[in-house]
Amino acid sequence: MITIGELARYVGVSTKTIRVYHDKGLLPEPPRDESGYRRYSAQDLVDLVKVRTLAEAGLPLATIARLSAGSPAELQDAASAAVTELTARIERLTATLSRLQRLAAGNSPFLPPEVEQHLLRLHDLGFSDRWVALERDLWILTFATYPDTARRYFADQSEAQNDPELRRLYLEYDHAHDLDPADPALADLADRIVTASLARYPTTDLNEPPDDLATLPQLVQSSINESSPAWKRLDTLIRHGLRTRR
Amino acid sequence: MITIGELARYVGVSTKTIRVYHDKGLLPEPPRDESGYRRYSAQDLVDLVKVRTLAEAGLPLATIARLSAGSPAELQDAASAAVTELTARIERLTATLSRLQRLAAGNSPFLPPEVEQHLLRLHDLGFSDRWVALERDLWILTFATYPDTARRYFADQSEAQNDPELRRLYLEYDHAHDLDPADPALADLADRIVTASLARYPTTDLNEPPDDLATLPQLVQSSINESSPAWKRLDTLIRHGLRTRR
DNA sequence: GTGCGACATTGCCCTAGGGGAAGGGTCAAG
DNA sequence: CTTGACCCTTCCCCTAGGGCAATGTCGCAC
Repeated sequence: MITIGELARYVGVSTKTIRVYHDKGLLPEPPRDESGYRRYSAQDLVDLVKVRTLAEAGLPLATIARLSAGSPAELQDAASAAVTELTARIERLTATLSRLQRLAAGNSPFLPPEVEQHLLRLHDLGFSDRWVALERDLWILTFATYPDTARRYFADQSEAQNDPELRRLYLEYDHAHDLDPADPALADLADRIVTASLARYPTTDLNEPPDDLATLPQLVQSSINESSPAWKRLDTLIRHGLRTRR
Repeated sequence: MITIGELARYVGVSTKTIRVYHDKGLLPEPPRDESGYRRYSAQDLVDLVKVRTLAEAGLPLATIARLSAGSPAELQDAASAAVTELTARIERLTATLSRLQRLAAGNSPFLPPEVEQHLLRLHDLGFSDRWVALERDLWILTFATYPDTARRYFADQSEAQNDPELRRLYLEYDHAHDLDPADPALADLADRIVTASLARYPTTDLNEPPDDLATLPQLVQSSINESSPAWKRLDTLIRHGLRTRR
């Protein structure tokens, strides 16, 4: 016949928790000794562990109370439902853990290392910090929302960087940031970009993202455009060129 | 420039959550558009995912607020601390999961199957329901508190059941339940049990449990003793015999 | 332009699962 | 016979949001 404190230590909860469970009807109040102390039996320990197991699995205490009063069959059903839910929760936590580890290592919590690599290389190739930051944003958004699709896109994009012709075009895009929006060089650049784009993506295949993903480039593009009237103009010219020449 | 709802969907939280984070200073309030709606950038998404990663890892929001304002080094430290803690939590949840699975299967949430086996066999060997129930309680307590030690003890005990001599003694113990406490058969039985015990455990090795565990048999023994004056007498006689004859 | 459904705003109250302190009694050891 | 470690109840507090109300706004259909 153990006291509340001993029971609590055995099960690994606080005495307060046990009293709360009594109040909420999750556990029967045990008999008291002469001085009014609660005295628990081994069966109470069994019951408490059962309740804790369900509570740790995330079931609301009210549900557990209903279950303890109900039939064992109901409890089994609820338990199997909780099993699948808890399994999912553990998986989510594992994903959180890996993000957390990247955070602890000082990295951004979602970009895979190869993307960070790619961004570093951009810098070395002469792209401006601004450009790298924007591309970074784009990848973050993409990976945060559709990791699988993102991986495909990234493979394509990082391969594109190996084509010196394309690379030069991207660099020109980058450096056009401070041009006058009316500069005729913009129209020329847009024209060459459209040509290269159509050569690389003859069909609409990889170029047109699925609907869900379509808003992401838009989002990033809009923040790009806001930072420079020249880029905004360039974007307009390119879109127009792609529409009319496809 | 996305709205709060879009941001929420990207990250997988409710809009309410985002507003709460603004209120608590976890995230800066973004600029508003003409109609007063909040408008978020990609950077806000990055920040939000960072916050959520820490929050899902179990850090209090107040801590996260401090961290976001502090240096990256502090954040990294906190993140690595959180990594170890989250790892532990996942382990605990995995243990909970296995208990939950046993619960879903209709079994007691802590006894390993071989112990259940053992208890069933006891019944077949002629032990009373009362005895089996008591022994069950003992194992439950032991496994609930010190699973590793419990496994060692159980291996020893279940092996003891294979010795027909010992088995007969345990059976006699069981059946002594309803004897008169003054019955001389009790003294005789106690004597034979002491002899067998000393033969099986010549040193104090396995017989004396570690301090932590010592209270458990006591707990069970006390409930045993309460159920029968004869058993209580037997317990006293055995303890005395072990003390004097060792 | 009128209506409609989906979205946004603030504000206020509600809840779960306890934590912690107040104010008091009890028990065992030195 | 005091001291430290328990126990008792009651009360208020906290976190991390959820829910609801009252109101304003978007974009699309008619």
